Amino acid sequence: MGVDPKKRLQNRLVVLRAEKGWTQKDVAEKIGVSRQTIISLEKNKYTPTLVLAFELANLFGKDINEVFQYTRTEGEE
Amino acid sequence: MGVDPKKRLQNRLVVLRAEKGWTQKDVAEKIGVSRQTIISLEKNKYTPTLVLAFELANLFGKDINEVFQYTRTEGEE
DNA sequence: ACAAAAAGTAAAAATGACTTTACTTTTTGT
DNA sequence: ACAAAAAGTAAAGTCATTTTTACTTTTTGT
Repeated sequence: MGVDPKKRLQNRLVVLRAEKGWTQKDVAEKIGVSRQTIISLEKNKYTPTLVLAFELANLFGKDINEVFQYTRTEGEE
Repeated sequence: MGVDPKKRLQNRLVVLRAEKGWTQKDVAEKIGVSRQTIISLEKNKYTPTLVLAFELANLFGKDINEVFQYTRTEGEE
């Protein structure tokens, strides 16, 4: 679907986690995923599922749009 | 992750599509996924990726929260 | 400087999202 | 009632997400 979702999907996970003073391990345990998943998401290695995205937003007390920003590319529909 | 994401994630895809008067095929083609994917999402068979969720929200001109509702279950963190 | 904790890297395995194909059932329009 | 379009089902296959394990590098605190 489309061209390289990674470049179109950005997230503020590193900043939000820093604000809370949490480690990657903390975040992983709090939402029940592996530490690898958090690392990979922070480094924007792949697109999370919507459920995981919601869980992260909830954890940080933010709306999903404040955590993830999706930029549409032109020339698509 | 957690217990049965399907029951916690709801969506209004059928309604939104009806409002537009579009077929499943229409939606599938507009965002570039298979018709099966639309069918499965409408029937809540699985969780979409965040990118697909954003694409659907964009297509219907809605915020992602207006399309998908995630209900947290109690007793989790 | 040292130890411990945190972050990063890598790769194989498991799971889940999504595709493709083909066929059945329901709905819609005339 | 009939034909055509739309919706639904199912199963096998592909590809991306997520896990697990193990090890290396960087950061933090004393």
